Amino acid sequence: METNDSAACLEMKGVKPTANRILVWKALRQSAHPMSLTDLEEVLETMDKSSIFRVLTLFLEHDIVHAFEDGRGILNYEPCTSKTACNLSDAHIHFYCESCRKSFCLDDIPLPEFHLKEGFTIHSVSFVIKGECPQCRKKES
Amino acid sequence: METNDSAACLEMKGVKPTANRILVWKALRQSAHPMSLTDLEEVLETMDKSSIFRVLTLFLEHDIVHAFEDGRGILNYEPCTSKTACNLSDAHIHFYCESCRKSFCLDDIPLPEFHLKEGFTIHSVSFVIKGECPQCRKKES
DNA sequence: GCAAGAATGCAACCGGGTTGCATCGTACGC
DNA sequence: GCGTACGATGCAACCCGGTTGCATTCTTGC
Repeated sequence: METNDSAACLEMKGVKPTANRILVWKALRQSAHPMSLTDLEEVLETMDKSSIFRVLTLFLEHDIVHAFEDGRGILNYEPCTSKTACNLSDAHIHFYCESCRKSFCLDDIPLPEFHLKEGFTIHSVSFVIKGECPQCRKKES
Repeated sequence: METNDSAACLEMKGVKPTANRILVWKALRQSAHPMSLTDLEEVLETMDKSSIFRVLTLFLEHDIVHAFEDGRGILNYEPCTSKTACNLSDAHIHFYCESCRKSFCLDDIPLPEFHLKEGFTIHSVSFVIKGECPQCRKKES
């Protein structure tokens, strides 16, 4: 994941690859977990919160990342991949560890089936399971 | 739903039925939708936000109401009923209308099945479907 | 090299949620 | 009845994630 690759990747999605945007993109790619605005702020010390925010907003508009609320109502961002498709009927399951406060993208779990009453139009779906992740569980025992 | 009934109801759950607590309880019972702290603030003009907040917190502790995040990450409260059981494996599906910004408790829809990877402990589950409710949909067309 | 527009940093703001603290109300003992 | 002690309440201030206005700093095309 070199800078050149990142730049090319952003450009491909229709976004000018500025230094900051590449920083944000790399941070998201390199993280094992979806990141919140605050997480990114801590990692990208050189960047202002508002700049990160604007980059994320831009990325969202260009389907470069997608966002979801974690268990605390805080937005988390993660790069769009082939696995986590970013179309209108965008649907993910996420796991939020209440111990380490990290989110996990459970993209290998199929979205459960459900049926709505007549008349409801679905825009998006947000499934979050809260609990304790394997690592934290081990630590406690 | 007389005041006496409300008082008795609260007392049964181990909460002293003060005037304010009865007000909050009645407001929640009378509302067709789950209510946020702000919703309650607007309805209960005589009460301070912090008082409402503390009443809600107390109600949560006593399983009188339960709370969930709506589509915006804002907590919504609704009275516990036999339908929406308030046990540990508390699981609801909610619908959030992005047009009128109201939440709907879809307690007649069964919780979908899903299976987690080994090692994850589930504390609670939050399923929110965002979209447009029948009323808003009608208005638009 | 320069002007025009985009990107950025700073500071301030917003809104939901939360807390410290002083006051008020009430229930109980006397 | 009366005082006291404790819980409930209101007020104000704070926290934090998110958002915006504005001035400054790049870029980029010319």
